[in-house]
Amino acid sequence: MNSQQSFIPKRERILDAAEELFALHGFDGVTLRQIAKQANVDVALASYHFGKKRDLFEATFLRRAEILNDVRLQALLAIEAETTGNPNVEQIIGAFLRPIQELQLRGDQGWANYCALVAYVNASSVWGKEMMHRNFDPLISRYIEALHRALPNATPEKLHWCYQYLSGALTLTLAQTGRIDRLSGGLCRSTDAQSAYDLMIPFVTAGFLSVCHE
Amino acid sequence: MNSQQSFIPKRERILDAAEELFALHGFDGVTLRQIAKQANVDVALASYHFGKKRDLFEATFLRRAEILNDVRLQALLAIEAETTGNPNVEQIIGAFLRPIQELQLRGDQGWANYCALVAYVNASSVWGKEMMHRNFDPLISRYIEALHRALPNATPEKLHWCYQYLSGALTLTLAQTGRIDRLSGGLCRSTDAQSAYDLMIPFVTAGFLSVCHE
DNA sequence: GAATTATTTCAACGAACGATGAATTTATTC
DNA sequence: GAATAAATTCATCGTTCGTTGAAATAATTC
Repeated sequence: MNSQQSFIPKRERILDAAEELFALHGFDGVTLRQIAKQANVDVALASYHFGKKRDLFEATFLRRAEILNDVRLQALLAIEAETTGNPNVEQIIGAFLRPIQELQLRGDQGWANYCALVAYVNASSVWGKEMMHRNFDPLISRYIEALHRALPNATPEKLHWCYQYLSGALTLTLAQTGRIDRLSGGLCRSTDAQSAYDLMIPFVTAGFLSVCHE
Repeated sequence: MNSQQSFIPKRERILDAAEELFALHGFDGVTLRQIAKQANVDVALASYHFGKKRDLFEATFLRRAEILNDVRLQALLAIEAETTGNPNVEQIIGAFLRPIQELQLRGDQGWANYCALVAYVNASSVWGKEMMHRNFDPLISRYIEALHRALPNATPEKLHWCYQYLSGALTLTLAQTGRIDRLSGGLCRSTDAQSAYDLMIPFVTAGFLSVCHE
């Protein structure tokens, strides 16, 4: 091959296809044959590289989790460094959400699919909570601690409930299901990450302040 | 039979089983045989009563949708009747959420399963938005109009985005996935509808006011 | 209470599923 | 460039899936 850059090895193509299809239809709504077909490889290759179907799903979830955690951690450390004393609520919420907004604004379909996949796992009842816990809760706990420093009078219970509302609002936005397009009659678009996060940040910030002000 | 009250016909038992299992595992994560087994009926009976698997799913979704719409409509009409002029944001949000809180506080497992089913459909990418649109959007539009009267300076775009954040927060609460239990180390419980909605109402109200205040 | 209709079970179909071992091709090592 | 290892394909296994037609049972009608 003459171009190293544009060649995507089959192992990665399987992950890309799995990412998109799992995000769209869920774990049980996708067959290994559909994934293989979309990736233009044989069915058996998925098993060769990843083992069981469940293992392929976890590998897909893991691939970008570390990157996502990292940009979010850097965002938190950045506002903590550039602020004398503790960052305020809006700064912390912004640090939490802006990295995701930037990923979606980039227009990278892979990241868009991954965001929808995270939304699916977060909303999943059975084994979703364990995957979220293992991969994201350590970082989330750091954010909640930061919020606690910004809202010292808040109880941990209130903080966790408020985070759940934030998480829910974020999840529906990540999923980009097209619901808001339909409800608003085309006025708003699920894919409009600019508006979605520009409005979500003040919305959530006001919610935290209102519930936890004292 | 001596007690008409406690006898549940097989058709209803199928819907009950489908409700619970579809909510837990999604449309593709459940087989008709699992549903039939849980309902203690033969597999073929589900097809006899409801036709295709997809039709059974829609019947399950439809069964309680009308009731839910009705209590929510009555709640909106009630606050509009007992308020001179327009109800404020908190009253409207309360009317939207309190009926669901009451359903969950009742401890009825059937309604709990149905709430989780609605959460699943709302988060579902492919055909979820059409089901939500057909069954719930007419009522939701009435609520958004009421919010517009309470926030006359808000743009429709902002109102719809704020509703999406509300919808996301609500969806995650309806699903009762146990995520908050895990994240908070047992401090909060997904099933605690009292706290969930008592805090969600001021949180969301403050969000609307902050984004749409002018 | 016979006839008719509605409900429920039984048995089975073809299709698609995840998975695996053997064969084949490609890449790497020495 | 032969030997070895990795990657990929092929063929196929046993299982389970949704669905259906026929048979059996229960309920309703007249």
